[in-house]
Amino acid sequence: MSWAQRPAFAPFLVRLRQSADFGPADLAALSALPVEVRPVEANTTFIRESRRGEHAHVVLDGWAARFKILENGSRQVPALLLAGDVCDLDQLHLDHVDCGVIALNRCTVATLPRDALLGALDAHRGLRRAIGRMAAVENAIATQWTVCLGRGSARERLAHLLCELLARLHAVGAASADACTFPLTQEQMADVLGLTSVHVNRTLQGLRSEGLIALRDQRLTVLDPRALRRAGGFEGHYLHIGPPQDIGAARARPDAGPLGLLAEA
Amino acid sequence: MSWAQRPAFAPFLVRLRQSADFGPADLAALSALPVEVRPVEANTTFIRESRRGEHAHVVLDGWAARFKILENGSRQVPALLLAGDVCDLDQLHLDHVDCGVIALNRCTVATLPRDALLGALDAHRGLRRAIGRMAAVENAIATQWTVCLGRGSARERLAHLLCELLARLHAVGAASADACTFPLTQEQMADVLGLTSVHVNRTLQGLRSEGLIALRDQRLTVLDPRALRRAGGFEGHYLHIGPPQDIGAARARPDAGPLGLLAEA
DNA sequence: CGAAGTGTTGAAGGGTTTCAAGCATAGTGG
DNA sequence: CCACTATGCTTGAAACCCTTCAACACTTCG
Repeated sequence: MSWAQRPAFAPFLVRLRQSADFGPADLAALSALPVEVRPVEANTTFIRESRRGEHAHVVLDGWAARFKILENGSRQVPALLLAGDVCDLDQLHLDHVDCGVIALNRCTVATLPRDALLGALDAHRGLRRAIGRMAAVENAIATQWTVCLGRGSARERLAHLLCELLARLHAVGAASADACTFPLTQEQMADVLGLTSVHVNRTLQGLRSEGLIALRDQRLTVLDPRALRRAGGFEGHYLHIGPPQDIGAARARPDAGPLGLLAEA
Repeated sequence: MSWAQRPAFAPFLVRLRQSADFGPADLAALSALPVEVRPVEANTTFIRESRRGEHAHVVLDGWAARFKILENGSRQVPALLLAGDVCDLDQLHLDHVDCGVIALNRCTVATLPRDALLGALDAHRGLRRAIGRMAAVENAIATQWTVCLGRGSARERLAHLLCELLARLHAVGAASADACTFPLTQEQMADVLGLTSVHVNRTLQGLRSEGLIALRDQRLTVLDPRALRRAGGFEGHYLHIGPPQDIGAARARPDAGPLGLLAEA
């Protein structure tokens, strides 16, 4: 069955279709691959570090995180993986990787045989372009995180992160314009932001008390988008979110993007 | 003329040959591209941000840096580009980028027409694999930098950076095992490490006074490799430097890598 | 009920920044 | 040859952001 008819694949297809080269033949080639879809429980490390994988993994639903653990026991999360994200694009080209991937809440993950995917990429230019574009966007996000970590205060990093996550979720139809599920614990946020969980707590309270956000029971609501964007120095064009996609059976979306966050692009 | 006969291209070929799939046909395809080689003066921004480039740029000699400037005027360098590095791999797939690239000293840069390169990539699987591998390695380096910025002290970040740069230079035959040219000013190091130049100065003096390194007149010498590696928590496998390559007419190199830094892999 | 995980708060300490000043070197033009 | 300037390196003192350590509240779950 074509992936276009399977709602679970919608976020991934939205991402692929952001490439103008991705056409029906590419979709058919993808649909022909032997894919497995399986649930992954929260707090499960489903890709271990330094083992060359036989499969490529795509997050279809839920949140996952790439992570690296240092000698002293501290952790750093260099990437958060949301619906539509491929977990191990780099493993296609490298023998080993030094990041694991852990599910942060209950996820749905699709697995594709590595070699079959590589074969499809070799055979289909549009698919290649689309995946290449996804890798490039991932790179752009990583670059932005580097900038935030290097030059941002705790408040700036946190505000920026919230803006980015909401924009990414909204772009694939996994969130409304101003709210989303938010499964991260404060400690996990700390591992993303290069902070301690204590300081994340205090910084969050700052944003809350100023009326920028509401965050409780795993749900984030942005109350003052403009102010939050300003607090984080967020400009969303690095996410390379194209014009609104037709997401499955979703209604047409006339809005300019989440929070108008991308309006300045 | 085949690039294999042009010494200036040696570092780039070393990188490409780290992919097992890169063969003679791929080399020939590359050599057939209309390439221009030109010098770039120090402190010249030769790739501007947010302009879609018509060309891909390869650093053949010298040092360059990707950079991003924030509203408040501070700068962050998310990547240093050394001999053999491609400056704008992501621009192949994206319409615009938000990083500029500046030459840190006098560089030699090769420019390739974007579309011609894309065409060659489409036509030659081995070339595609080799470039894909380079992009993946670049990603791995960016991930490591994120970890350093997020969880490392100034001393750890600095020591790690020095280890990495020497390893990368040595891998392409651009440095001996324990010393290299080092054109970065302390302010530029600060922009890489997410610190102030003042603190870079003090941290450098720490490493110097403990006998780990010597750094003056744009030349870095590592005096105590083991200690420097330990200070930075450096383990070089993320650089994915393969077995010693035959670098042009260079002699066989029986050593295990710079400083034995990769010995533990 | 006890245990584990998460969120919250307070106080003390430290790593880094900020601001300021001084020194050295190289290049420039009179 | 000598101001003069620009750039980069060095040093000191104060201020600040964030960490560390500790304790406690709340919820969930076996």
